[in-house]
Amino acid sequence: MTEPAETTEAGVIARSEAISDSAWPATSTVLQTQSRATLADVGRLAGVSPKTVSRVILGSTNVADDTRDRVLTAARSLRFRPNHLARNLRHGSVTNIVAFVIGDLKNPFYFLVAAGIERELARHGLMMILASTDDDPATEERVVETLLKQRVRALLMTPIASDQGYLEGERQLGTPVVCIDRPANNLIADAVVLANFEGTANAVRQLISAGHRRIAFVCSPASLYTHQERLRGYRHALREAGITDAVQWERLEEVDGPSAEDSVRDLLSLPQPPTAIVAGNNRASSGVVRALGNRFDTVAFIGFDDFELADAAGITVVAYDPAELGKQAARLVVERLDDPLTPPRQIEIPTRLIRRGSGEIAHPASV
Amino acid sequence: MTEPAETTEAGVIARSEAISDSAWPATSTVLQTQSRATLADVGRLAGVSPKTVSRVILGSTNVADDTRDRVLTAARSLRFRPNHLARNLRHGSVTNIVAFVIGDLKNPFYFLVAAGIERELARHGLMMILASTDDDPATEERVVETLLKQRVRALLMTPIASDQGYLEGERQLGTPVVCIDRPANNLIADAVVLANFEGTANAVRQLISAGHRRIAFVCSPASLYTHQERLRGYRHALREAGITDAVQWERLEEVDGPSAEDSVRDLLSLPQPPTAIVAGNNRASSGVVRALGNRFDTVAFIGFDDFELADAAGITVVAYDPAELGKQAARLVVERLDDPLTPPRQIEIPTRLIRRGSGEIAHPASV
DNA sequence: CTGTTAGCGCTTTCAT
DNA sequence: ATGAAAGCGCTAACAG
Repeated sequence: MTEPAETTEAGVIARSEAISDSAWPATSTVLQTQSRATLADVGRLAGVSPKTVSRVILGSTNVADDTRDRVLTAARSLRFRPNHLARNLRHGSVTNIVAFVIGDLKNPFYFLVAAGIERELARHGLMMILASTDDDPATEERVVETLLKQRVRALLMTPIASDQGYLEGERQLGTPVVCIDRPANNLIADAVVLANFEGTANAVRQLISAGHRRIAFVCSPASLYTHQERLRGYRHALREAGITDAVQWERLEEVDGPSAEDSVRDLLSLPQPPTAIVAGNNRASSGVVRALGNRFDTVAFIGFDDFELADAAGITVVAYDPAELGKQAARLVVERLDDPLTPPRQIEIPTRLIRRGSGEIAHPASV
Repeated sequence: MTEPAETTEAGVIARSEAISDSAWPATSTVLQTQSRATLADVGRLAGVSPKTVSRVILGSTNVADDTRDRVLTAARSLRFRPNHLARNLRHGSVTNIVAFVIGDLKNPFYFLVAAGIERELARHGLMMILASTDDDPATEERVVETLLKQRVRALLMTPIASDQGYLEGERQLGTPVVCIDRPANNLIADAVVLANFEGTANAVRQLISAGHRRIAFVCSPASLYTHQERLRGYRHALREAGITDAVQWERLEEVDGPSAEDSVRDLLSLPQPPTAIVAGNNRASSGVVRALGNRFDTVAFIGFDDFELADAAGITVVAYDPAELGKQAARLVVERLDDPLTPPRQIEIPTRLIRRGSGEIAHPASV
């Protein structure tokens, strides 16, 4: 064994091209202190064939008690650990890992969803990998491809790119794809989404019933499916109440645009400032809270997404159970693994308005 | 498979599952393999040996241009995807996956750490798996074992069980183990921890300099290493100032004990209530904020861990960069993979006091 | 109850 | 520049 040639980082990276890995471990090969024991090693020590060891490890009943004991002792002394790669290879190259591709590790929303997923998957002996796209559409395909190369059993994702068509081939090869929070584009896939439309519509209806008519909507980034839906709900409820001049109070920020905080300051300095605000997501809610500052008790506010301490601050929100989102998605994965043929399904998770005060502040003129 | 059938959308969906080649540009040479294409399949189609396909996929230069083209075309048409399980098996059964075992998916702290880890690992072509123990010591070994069976390249963890000795064998087999937030017990392992002691000590010193002497400490659960250290820092700073009767204001809750919120209510109803409070972690901070309610402007408060909207609420905190914790831990993993023999190292991440008002409220008597 | 044979998909000799 | 053979560690399928 002569040594796998100096592998500088540049060298390794330069060599990987074509279909192969875009990213291959740049760290040089590890010298193992002690090589790992195999079934054969254990068998040799215990004086039995590898297959018998396999039987013991797998818990087969067709093994004599004393044989089993000898094997187990040998296995322990050699620190034997079954090689799941080999096992899975033999079984047809599927792991029991389900990947969950999220947008941003810093958004607590995804964690709560992940918790729901993990719990449900665990019930079926599946394990979850988490990977993030950093909310970058260009990163999505690369991350997903890397995961698929690992032969994950299924793919859960919150799509961020404008096209998931690149997954069609993989789906037809039998890898379930389930989208979370927003549906896929150009791809037939199961999905779990929120009742976004109803959520904001109900929020706006609440504000209208408190006497408001100048109701603003703030969200960022606006291009996402969820925000489009929430915007639709907002507009629908306004139209429903005969309010047609609300466009001036819509603040739909793109990623690089002004923050929600700035938008709210801007809104409040208008000659006809809104008397109530609806935030499109938790990030926007933070911005609204910051911007309102001491006007917090006079401007009505309802946020989409619950968040830490919203209860203590008395903030009315459109809430839902993120863990339930994850649980349902995981359920779809399991069902799809069982039966790849049923037509794709879309599940909608309900939202509910939690009244804590900020959304019940009455319009000044109507008090 | 006789008729192409009419194509309502639903029709296509239902049928494309059953007849997988209907959606593909049907070059009649396509193998109707139910399963995935292998190197041999691609080679057969391209008229070369599996080894040549392998060379092309790996980006070897020793392949004629036209051969390469034929192979790549064949690979694409068969949706070939290299099987990393087999590749890794041949290479010695190591994946390029690093597992990160966290306590609780619902605690945003771990996400921020995970973001730091993922970014650093990605630079070295390594991928992160996240799995949680649900803060249950009994679950830890089971989760870790499952991950090790997947032959992860390295293990990052926030230990929760009282003993990680079960990992000693694995470590000797060459799997790096790096602990985050708290060191391992009965196991030689690298670790990245916070400057917990200095953190609370400085918080207490700040409160003392604002005139306080009745300073409470609230945390939960108390048994964790981090909280022990933070408690030590709290006590040290008090002793330093000659305050020796503070034990009555320590509230060290266990998991099943009263919540931080209840503890604070209890404290405030004492005949000699504390005039300042230090919270041991972000969960305790939430409880303190809730419990203080309208007394928020009169009782001084400093939290350990920054949290969303703490800035808007004017809450002074002992802060640090969770992503930096993760980054350093990932760095240790990579270094340890390169050189398994250097003695274990412990890195300490500094904390800093962010003054936002709540920690600068002066003692009533000293105004 | 236990062993032998074969092969999962890939890559490493070693040929040609 | 390309191929044949062997084997990574494991487990079905059959012996015995």
